[in-house]
Amino acid sequence: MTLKQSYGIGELAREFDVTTRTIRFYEDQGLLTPRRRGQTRIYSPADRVALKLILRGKRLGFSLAESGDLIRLYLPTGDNRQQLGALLEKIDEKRTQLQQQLVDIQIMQQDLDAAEERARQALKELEESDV
Amino acid sequence: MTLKQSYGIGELAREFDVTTRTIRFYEDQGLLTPRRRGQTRIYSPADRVALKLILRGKRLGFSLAESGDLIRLYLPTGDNRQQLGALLEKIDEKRTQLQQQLVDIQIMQQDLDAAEERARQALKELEESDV
DNA sequence: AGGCCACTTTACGTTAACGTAAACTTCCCC
DNA sequence: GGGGAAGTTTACGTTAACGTAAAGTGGCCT
Repeated sequence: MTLKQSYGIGELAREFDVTTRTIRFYEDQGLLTPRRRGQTRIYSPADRVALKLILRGKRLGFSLAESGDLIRLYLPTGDNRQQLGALLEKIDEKRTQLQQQLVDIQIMQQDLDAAEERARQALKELEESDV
Repeated sequence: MTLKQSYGIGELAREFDVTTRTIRFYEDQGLLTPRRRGQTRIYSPADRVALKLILRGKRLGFSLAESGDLIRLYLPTGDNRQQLGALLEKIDEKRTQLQQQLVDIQIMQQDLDAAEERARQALKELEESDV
């Protein structure tokens, strides 16, 4: 077998370390669309991918609405030409945002390097002063 | 003159495109510590740097508390040895987090590339179909 | 049958990060 | 000296993203 076909809510919750409440909330927001077996939710691989996108987005400070955009970029639905144009624009927006975040991260890393250097220097001076 | 010595609240607000309410709120949270001329707040270059760190942090999804950590890493205060140890640990934490974000960004960029490719392909097929 | 999960719905509560409005001082300008 | 413009305090309001509690359903085990 190549990949699981469906997932339970608890299963996904455990895998991604979120609560079931969270997963149901995402559905409420229209980000997940599980089918039902009776009353119970059954999640498809596409739902799993969507959840992954949401959580990755969260780590980068994206709102759920923004992650919703990403999901719709990644998992296409019924599209016509105009929507495709808008799509390409959105893709470009996100790309710009990611570029800015890359720059932000690089600067922060440099800041951390500098901060560590100063901390190590301060430690060293402390040790030398009370031999 | 090399650099401005002090800034007004409106001045900073305009420069960084935030409201004065936001700036006062950050002070409330202990992230900024302007001095006063009479009742009016006067911001130092260090405050300006702190504000910059906060906003950069926001773009990366950091909470104000986390940005507060970063500020304390970058703008040291009265330190003793134990605090330096904790400092180095925190620096390492942040570094790990940034690494994860880098990976997240790279994956998202690939996702965007793939989404764009599919969108262009779909457009192309549409155009070819109604010549 | 009783009990224990895992699941469900409904609904009120909570926290972070500000927005917004009201009422006040200070300074500058004409 | 009247009126902006920019600053201040105080305080209540708002939105996003869930947490938490209550009460019920369905399966499975012994």
